Amino acid sequence: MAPRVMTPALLEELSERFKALGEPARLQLLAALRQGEHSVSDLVAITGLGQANVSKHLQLLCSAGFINRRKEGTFAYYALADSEVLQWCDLMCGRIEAEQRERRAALKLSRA
Amino acid sequence: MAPRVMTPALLEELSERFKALGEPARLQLLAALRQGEHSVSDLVAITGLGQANVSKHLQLLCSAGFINRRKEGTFAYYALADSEVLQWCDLMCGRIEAEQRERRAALKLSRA
DNA sequence: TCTATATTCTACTATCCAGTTATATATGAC
DNA sequence: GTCATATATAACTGGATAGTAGAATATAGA
Repeated sequence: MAPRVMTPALLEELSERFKALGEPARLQLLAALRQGEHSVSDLVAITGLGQANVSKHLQLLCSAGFINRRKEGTFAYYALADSEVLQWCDLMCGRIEAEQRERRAALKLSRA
Repeated sequence: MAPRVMTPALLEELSERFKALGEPARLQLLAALRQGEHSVSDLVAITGLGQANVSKHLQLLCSAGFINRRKEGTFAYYALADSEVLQWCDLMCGRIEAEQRERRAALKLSRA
């Protein structure tokens, strides 16, 4: 956000990126790519999602700049563009765990 | 994501947080709160969004843990829970700008 | 008390999108 | 060329949600 002007266009671009991460299926795909490059059919097998569905999600992640595509024969291999997005997921998971700890602590206090 | 098991429940929680950021109106509200605490009607004036709409978005951001609520008289004051979320927006804006630079550079090369 | 104001809640509409199915495209093997 | 496989695309459906309008709630002040 920063010392920068948030134009409607920038807000739209920004929200589009976060929206790309706001879907369990896409996070699952990113998690699968943590270990490295995978073909679409690999990812279908790993995630258990439908093939067309996976293909659509991968395209969305690709256009959001989180993953890259490499074509080889009839196969399409996708890989993380960089590790930044995984770091965000880790940080966000940390927030979630912290909140759960707080909730548990509050619960104990109220019972004491 | 991390060396952690991504259970369906965690994926759901995680996506919910990112989804909360995947909406221009909510990013606008967060940007407005960068300067500090604001009442609902302040935020309505700043953003130009409808009052009920702002109220709903604030509640969503609150339950996602990004902002806190303080009641005083008939007013409700909202403030950022911490600065982490703004840092993410900054980082994400950085990615967007980098991609735009790349696109422009690629365009120039293709014309040369 | 009554009135005005700030906020939240409820009900509704329109839009968006995840998931599915079926089809199309592309590449390699024969 | 035909056939099989991998991926992408198109069309459709159901469910979620942004936005709005109006009612309900709560608080402060006269």
